[in-house]
Order: sequence, then C-alpha cells, then structure tokens
Amino acid sequence: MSPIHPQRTSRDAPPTIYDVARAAGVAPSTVSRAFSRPGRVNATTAERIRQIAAELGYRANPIARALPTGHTSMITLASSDITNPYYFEIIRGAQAAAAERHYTTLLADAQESGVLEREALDRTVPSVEGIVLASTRMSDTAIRMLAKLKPLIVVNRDITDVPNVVTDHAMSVHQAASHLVELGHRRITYIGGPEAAWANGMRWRALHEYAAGRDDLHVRQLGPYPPTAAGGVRAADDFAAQRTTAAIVYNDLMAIGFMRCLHALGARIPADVSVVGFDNIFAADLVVPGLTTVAPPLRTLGSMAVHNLLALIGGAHTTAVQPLALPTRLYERESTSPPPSRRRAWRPVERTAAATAGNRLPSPP
Amino acid sequence: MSPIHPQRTSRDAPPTIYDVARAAGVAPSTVSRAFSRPGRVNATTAERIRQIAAELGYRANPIARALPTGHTSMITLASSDITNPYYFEIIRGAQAAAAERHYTTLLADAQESGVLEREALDRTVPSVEGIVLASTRMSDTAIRMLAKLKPLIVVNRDITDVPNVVTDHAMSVHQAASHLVELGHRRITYIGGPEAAWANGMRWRALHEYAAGRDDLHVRQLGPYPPTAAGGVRAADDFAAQRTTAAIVYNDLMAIGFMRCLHALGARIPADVSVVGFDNIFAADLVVPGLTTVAPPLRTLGSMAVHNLLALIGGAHTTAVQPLALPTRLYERESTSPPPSRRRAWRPVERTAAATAGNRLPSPP
DNA sequence: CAGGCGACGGCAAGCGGTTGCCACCAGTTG
DNA sequence: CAACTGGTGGCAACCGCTTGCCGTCGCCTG
Repeated sequence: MSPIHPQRTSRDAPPTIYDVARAAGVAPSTVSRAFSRPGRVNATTAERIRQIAAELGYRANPIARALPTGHTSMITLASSDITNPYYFEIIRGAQAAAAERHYTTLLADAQESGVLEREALDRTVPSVEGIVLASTRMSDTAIRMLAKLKPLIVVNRDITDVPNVVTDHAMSVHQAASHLVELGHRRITYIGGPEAAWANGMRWRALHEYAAGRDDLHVRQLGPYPPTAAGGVRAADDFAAQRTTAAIVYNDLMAIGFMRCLHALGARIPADVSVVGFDNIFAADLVVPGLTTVAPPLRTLGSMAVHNLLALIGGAHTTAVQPLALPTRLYERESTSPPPSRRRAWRPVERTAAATAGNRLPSPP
Repeated sequence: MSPIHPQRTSRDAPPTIYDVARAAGVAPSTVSRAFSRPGRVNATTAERIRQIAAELGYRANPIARALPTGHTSMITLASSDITNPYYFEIIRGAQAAAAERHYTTLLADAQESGVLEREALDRTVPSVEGIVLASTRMSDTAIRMLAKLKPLIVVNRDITDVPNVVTDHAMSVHQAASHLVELGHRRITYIGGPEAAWANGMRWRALHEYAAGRDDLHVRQLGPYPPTAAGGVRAADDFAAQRTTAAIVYNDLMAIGFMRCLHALGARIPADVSVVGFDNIFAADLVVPGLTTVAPPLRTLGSMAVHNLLALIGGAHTTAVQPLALPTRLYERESTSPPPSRRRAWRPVERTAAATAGNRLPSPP
C-alpha cells in the first residue's frame, strides 16, 4: 500500500500551494484554482500543476481550507452509547453515506452520561458542518436550540420542527403480529419496555390497532419492565400467570431473558410459547432457540440521516426535508411456531436455579 | 459583506476575539492571551475579558486556532470494524482518555475493507495530531510509513520500531489453564483460531509452556478453524473424537458454536466438558450456560494507547514509550466445573438437527 | 482599425486565531 | 537621579487556502 506522501517520509511540514506554485512558476492562487475550480484555469496549465503537485506529494490542508470557507467536510454523529448493539449499524450507515460524499464523521460517544454528551458536543460542534443525533439524553428544547446553531437531523425521535428519520413502528408491529397470526396464534401478549420510551407506546398502540381490525385476535399488555435481560425475566413470571400463546417483546435483550426464564419454568419454546423480539441484535442468532425478531432498518436509518443532513447543509430548507419512516424486516428463526393445541397447554413448574441465573445482569468487562 | 461565507448568512456568525476585544476595549492579542496564556496578562483584566467573553457567548474557533499552531486536538482512531464487539471497549477507553485531555477522536471505520481504510485514513490524517490503529488491514511496512508521518500507536500488534500496547497473552492463557487445573482437569485441548492470527500462535505456545512446567498436565491442539460460531461447530466434531475433558477456545464466538454443537452431540456442559473462551463478548453472558472466558483489558488497551500517543505528541521519543502488555481477567460463569469421573465419560450421540443449526452464520442485519 | 469580449493569471485581502517583539510604565537599585 | 527591570498591553506578521477584482492578451466584430 502506498504511503500517503510518497515523496516525503520525514515528519517535517508538508508542501503547500506556495511550494507547488514556485515549482510550477505560477501564482498560488492559480494552484488553488487548479484544484478547486476546474474550469477556471487553462486545461494544460492545470494538468501541469497537478502533475507537479503529485510529484511533490502535495495535499490540500483541510484546516487551512476550512478557515476561509467554513467548509470542514466533517459532521458529528452523536450517540449516547456506541456500545449498544442497536447503534452500530446506524453509525455504519451514517459513516458510509458520509464517506461517499467525502465527509468525515466525528463520533461523539456520550457513554450514557448527559455531562459527557454535552462536553463531546461542545468539543465537536464548532468544527463541523452539521449534526446527526443517533440517540441522546438531551431534552427536546435543548435539541431545538442546537438545531438553531447548525443543521441537525435526529434519528428515531419525533420532535416538532426538527427534521428526523424514524423506523416505521407500525409496520414492525404488523410484521410481528401477522407472522404470529399466520402461524395460528389468536392470543398475544405485548411485553412492554420503559414507559418513557417513545417506541414502547408506539408499539403497543400499533398492536392494539392491528387487533381492533380483526375480532378473532385478542391482545393484552404486560409491563412496563426495564429494557434488559433482567426485565425479561421479570416479565416471564407475570406471563406465566396468564394464558396467551405468544409474546411480542419490546426488545431482543428482554426477549432473551424472557425465553431463558420461561424455559426454566418448564415451557418449551416455541412449542408452548412463541416469542418475537425487536432489533435483531447480534446475540439473537446466538441463543438457543434462535430468536425471531423484527429488524429496524438501521443502516438505512443512518445513511438517510446523513443524506438529509447533507441536503440541509447544501442549503435545502428544513421543511423541504421530509420526515421519513423507514421499513423494517422480519427475521424468522426458531422461537416461533404454531400454538399448542388447547388441551396440551403448559403449566409453569417451580423455578429452578437456572431461571434465577437470568437475573444477573451482563457483567461489565 | 462577506461573500466568502455564503453559509453564514442564515445562521449568524459566532463572536470572535475581535468582538470581545472591542467590547472590552483591549487588543485582540490580549483576548487571545487571556485564554491561552493565563499568567501573561494582568489577572483583573483577564477576568474582565473572560467575563465579557462569556456574556457574548464567545468560544474559540478550533479551526482558526489549529491553523497557526498545528494543534488540532484531534486524533484518529482507526478500526477495521467498529461492529466487532471486540473493539467497542477499546474505542471507548480511547475516547474517554482522549476526552479527558480535551482531544476529539475521529473514528475511521474501515468496514473490513482495505480501500475504505485507506480512504478514511487519507481523509482524516491531515487534520489530526496522531493516530491509534486499533485494528487494521495494513501491512507492517505501510504502518511504518504512516508512523513516519504522524505519531502513531498500534493496539494488539507487534511491529518493530512502532510503539504499541498489547494484551498479555501468556497471562490470559495461564488464567484459563490454571482455572481448569484447579478444578481438577488434567487433559486440555486448545481449539485454535486462524493460523495467521498472531494471538493464536501466542496462545498455543503459552499453553504449551504452561504444561511443560508440570508433568501431570497434558495439552493438545486442534485446528486451525475459522474464528466464527461455525468454526466452533466444526471444532466440536473433532473434539468429540478424542478424550480430553476441557477446551480452551480461541475466542468466544467459536466457543459458543462449540458448546452448542457439543450439547447437540449429547454432552452436558460443564458436567462432561468444560469450556473457556477468550474476549468476554457481550453474548458470553447471554448464552446458556454462561461462558467462562478470559477478558482482555480492552478499555485499558484503548486508554493506554491514547495516553502513550499523547505522550508521543507531547514530544516524548518513541523509544521512551515502552511497549505495554496489559493484564487480563478471568470471568467464571457456568461453562466450567470439575471433570467427570473417568468411568462416567460421555460418548457422542448422533448429531441432531439442533446441532447443524449452529452451522448457520449469524445473519447480517 | 477601434472597441469589445472572453479566457486566463496574478494581486491582495481576508478567515480567526497565535506569538515574537517592541513600547510603555511603574518600581527598584546603585 | 539615571539606568535597569519586570509586568502589561499592542502591533503586525504569520498559518495555508479561497476568491473578488483587476490587468493582459489574443481574437472577433462592425
């Protein structure tokens, strides 16, 4: 692989347009134009300049360029927690879209702390052209303030007057529910996540509406529970106390804890209980049985966010950028099947040690 | 009147030292010094200036500052794949250490592509003060060239003349092995990862040396296998054909596939076979039984890398920065226990459908 | 052949900070 | 009392690149 500056291997100052200009016998401004204003300079001189620049290993200094133009070719991508499996692909989609347009992303990881988030944002915002908020602890009003400062797009959060991209929650719930209905389930429980989570309300409402359209389907709700494996374990106890054949769980982490505890309670999955999660996290495919789950369009979410952001930066008006609801996709694995016949319904047994093991939170490395 | 700043017209320009200077009745240079050279200006004037600056909402423009000083307060953190669970914590450790020193990290995600890596690096390198290579596809020589250009630290890779931080592989293997030995195991198999992986050779060698020191312990090696869940499944077949009671597996992903397949072959884990992995990935705590594993000091790896990098940037000589081998830690979960008594050794049964399920690779979202 | 015009290159003024150097003003010192 | 000194503040020259504006020149037009 070629070194970045073939000619100069030492760490001294890289060549500038002045060096190139001198070598080519032209003015610095001509060198500048040869690169940034293609038609403006005679084709042959331009070619000669580029030739010489290449020989010298010249590369435009992005900082110097940014100063007069304000055009840094950087955006910040703020996430409250890059460790959360949920955000990798958003980040990747965003980075890919940015790279395609020769933009660099500054990743502001808040590590779940409001203070760190503020600091990271403070540190990066002055030098970027726009901001993508992939997830944030900030209040709506704080976000609106920030949006006044720089072009900004929010992901998966609906704030009036701030352009955003979100997943189509109604669609995701429809996919989960109709999958279960097609398998023959008629009684479905929604295992709720945190009450404060926007998506939680959206999901339950969507499921409720879905059921309202068909009188052979009964849905109910349990929760709220914390959105963790431990939360799923708690939910399993409550679930066992009633008689529905399938669960749609707020997220995969909960669904995994839920399945583990249900198993310990003597239920066979999917024979006795079918389980569908949301998010399609990496571990969904690693557990046994594999978890059927609805995957959000993470990658697309990220890339659309950046696309819209760049449009905004390019001068598009806020109102011209439509809020987008992106389609989800169902991954069928082994945690769903037709419901058991009525007479063979499962009854919970005494909880064993294995079940309580699920109470342990993932240990921090 | 500034036609040079077409963007600034909508969102108005933030205040500069000139604005502050005028408001305070001093020269711009004094304002500059009030912030960047604390003792240089009279304490009371400095205070007054800071006061006025705060009122105006002045914030130093990092780009403008970087131009004359070359001090951008940014470093790039290159990872071949931010989606890999292995790198989150390295990234976090690095970001935290950087943030502490008011440095911003540019994340260059190569998405496993050499071309993208090159591009990302090209794009970011000119505007940063140093580079951390968390994982890379680059050749040793390419890395050495890059190191000539800017201060650089490599993580988990040993390149002569390039400062690095690595995990203590010998220690990690000792922890795994002595844990098993203490439980009573005397015959241990090492399930190898890719032959090309540096860590793989290190681990087998360390295990071999560990065993050489004690004549009641027998170790052997199987592999190489791909470092995936599917690789672990293949290894399980081979493992079943011999008679050791414990496996130390190249990484957690393989270990999970390995356990799953072994289970399908009729082995009880840990009663029949004890399994230890490496890396302590998130899923290690989600599978049943929980996987006992040796955790690399990821966070520390990242933060030490940045610490050393900043030292290098600060002018420390390369040789002054010692290569570091950082200590690992064993997480005991449920996949290890004393070995079965000799007469109750397990025999593999016919493989069932569940076993082959493990062959599926995690589906890409 | 004068006037006009487009193509092309150069000049110089920034962008917003930093910093070497000098000026000025007490306050000391011999 | 002159010379010296340390503490402060201002001036102006950068850092490397962009770009408005102007000058030059060759060519076209009437």
